[in-house]
Amino acid sequence: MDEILEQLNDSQREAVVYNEGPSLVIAGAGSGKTRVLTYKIAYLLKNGISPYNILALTFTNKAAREMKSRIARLVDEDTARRLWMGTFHSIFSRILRREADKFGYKSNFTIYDAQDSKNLIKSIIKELALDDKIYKPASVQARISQAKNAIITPEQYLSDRELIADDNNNRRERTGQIYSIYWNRCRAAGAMDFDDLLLYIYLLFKNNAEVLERYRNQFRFILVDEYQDTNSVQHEIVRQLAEEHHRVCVVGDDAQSIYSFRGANIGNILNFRKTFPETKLFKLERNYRSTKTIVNAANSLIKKNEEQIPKTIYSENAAGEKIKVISAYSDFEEGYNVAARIAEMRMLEKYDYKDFAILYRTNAQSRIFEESLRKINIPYRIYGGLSFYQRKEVKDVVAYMRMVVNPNDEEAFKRIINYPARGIGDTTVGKITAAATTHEVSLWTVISEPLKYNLPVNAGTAAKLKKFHDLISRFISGDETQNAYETGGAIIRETGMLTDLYNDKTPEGLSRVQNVEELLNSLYEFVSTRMEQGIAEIRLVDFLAEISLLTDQDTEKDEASSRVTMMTVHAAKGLEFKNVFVVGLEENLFPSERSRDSFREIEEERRLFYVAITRAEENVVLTYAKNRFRNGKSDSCHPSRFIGNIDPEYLNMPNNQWVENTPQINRTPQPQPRTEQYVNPRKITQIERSKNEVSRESIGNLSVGTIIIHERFGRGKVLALTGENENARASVEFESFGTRQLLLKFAKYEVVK
DNA sequence: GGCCGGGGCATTTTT
DNA sequence: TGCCCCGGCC
Repeated sequence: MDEILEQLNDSQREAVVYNEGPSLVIAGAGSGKTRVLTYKIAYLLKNGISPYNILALTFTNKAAREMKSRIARLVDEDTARRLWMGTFHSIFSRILRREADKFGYKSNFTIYDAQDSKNLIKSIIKELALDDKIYKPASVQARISQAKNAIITPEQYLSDRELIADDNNNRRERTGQIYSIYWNRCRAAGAMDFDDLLLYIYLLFKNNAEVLERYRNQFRFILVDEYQDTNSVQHEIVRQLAEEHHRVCVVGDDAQSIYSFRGANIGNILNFRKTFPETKLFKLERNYRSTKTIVNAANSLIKKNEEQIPKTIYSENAAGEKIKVISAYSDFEEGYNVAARIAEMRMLEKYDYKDFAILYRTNAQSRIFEESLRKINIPYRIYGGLSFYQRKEVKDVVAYMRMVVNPNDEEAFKRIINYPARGIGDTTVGKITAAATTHEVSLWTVISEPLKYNLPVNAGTAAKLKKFHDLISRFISGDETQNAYETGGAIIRETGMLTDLYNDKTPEGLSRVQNVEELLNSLYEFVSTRMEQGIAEIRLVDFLAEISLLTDQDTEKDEASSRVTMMTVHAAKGLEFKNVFVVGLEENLFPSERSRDSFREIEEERRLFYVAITRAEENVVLTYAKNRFRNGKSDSCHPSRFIGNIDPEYLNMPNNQWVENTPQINRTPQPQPRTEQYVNPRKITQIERSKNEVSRESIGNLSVGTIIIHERFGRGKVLALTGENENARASVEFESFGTRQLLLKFAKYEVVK
């Protein structure tokens, strides 16, 4: 016991040993939050609390997995395994499967991912003959999700004046109806979306006193990680479970709340003490990760936010370097600067590539850095993009599995009814859907008994449907005797998917085959580990239950390999790197344009920036460009207000600072329309060939020796001038890009002197 | 059923 | 600019 407590600092220890009532642990960035959580659980276990009585909720599988293995090291493997520790969604789906009959579901329910639910919403909008320009599936989906996160059922939605008024104002008066249909369709399909996993738990506890009582008795200690990211339902569920014994410990950092757009409610953590008035507050204020400079800079930044729990984060590490701010003339040059700086730091200070991260506000920014890094052969890895389970070929196979486990699954049905092609087109599917809606049954039920449901199809189509029905039925009965891996194999062989994929010899086709193989491999691994554990029945339903809650974050990346990491700031939360480049620090990008008019959203953007800076252990570099190519055109931009939010004593501003203050310099003689001002280098070379070679001392405001700043190439010196009027050209030697020919008609530059 | 091209569009996304 | 979605066409 003592050895556990010895490894903690005073404030960590205080938080760990207090378990008699509600507690709120405010854990600053890098302050050992995970340590407190894991040690607290280990402490409880060593005090004789059964793992069965501890509920520990996280947001990511990764976090749960890491904590589990750390606890296993502190206590033992077996005890750690028996903890009720996992994501909100996975723990709750486990309970929901167990209690499914209490709310009219079966324990084999499928989980719709975001794409599934969007597709279903899309079809409902279509079926209602609504205009999908007005009822944009994504917006409707967001609206439904918000409702569920705020504990509003369709019934409540339809009688909520405020929501109705809101929808009416937006000319989307039928949103409530869509929600209601969506709700019922999910039920008919035996499917739940991610939000349902929370909402149904809440409803289950609310409507079944004896069930709630059972879980209250079981979960005698409740711990929640990242509390600043919880939404209203999650908060209410915690309240439901902890209401009697109040042994609940929530851990988080209000300064790192960056997911409000997904329903996270920062009020949950700010006002936790209102929910549980006798809450003890613990603050972990010592940052172990970063230099003093970084911590102080981050403090000075976050001080500008009004809504927060007061705290003083400090570091006992070295002072470290100032935060370097690098200004660039273009996004293009920004990319060059970052790549060059990484190469330089690696050479001079013996850093490894994996010690660097480039963090940006939007995924679209990644491309330019990819190019600049590739140009000088710096290996990199981009996080984000399509995850394994979102790839078409993987989703196809999974859809068959879903049909086997739950043939009522509407989205799986629609996905595979005609894949591989079997001549069942949209018209037929439309008829099936219509019949299903009329009779309030699933699509599968309709094709099981087409005559009973008056399905208006000709004999040929009916035969095709029967063949499909037989195929799935065969898998279903096979699944009763086989293990999951055998069923999986049967699916890819007997549907013809494997042949279909093998026939494609393109590189993409090859990678599709590999992905399907990888899926089968993971199924094999799933089955064999369970067999080793002596579990006799390993069913597909268990495999699906597991993978439907996995994400990209969970597919292992070889973190050992040395590469520069690129990702959005959101994706970087919880990670740390020696050196962090936060790029694109411009108004309307970071903070994003959309948050411009909202105080709350600006504060969230500032927290996002805070998260970015506090990822760094040793160095932070901030960059911005004065011109950026965005949405097909070049825009001039201003440095982000957030740079100015940092106390200047921690900043190392660019030595060409004066550039920002120079009001306006001579533009190109005749300003061109924006689209024409952007000239790609290839075009320039073509123009070059049709030249006349008259050398000149000066043209317009340019002379040999003039220093200019070009929109994309940056600072440079005019070496020679030739031609006249339309053909006037300058040969310019740029500091970063060597000598370039500019056709003055198009070139966008400013004269410095 | 698959391919092509025009039009619209364009944050962040732990589950 | 570049991607995605849809509709039209073979």
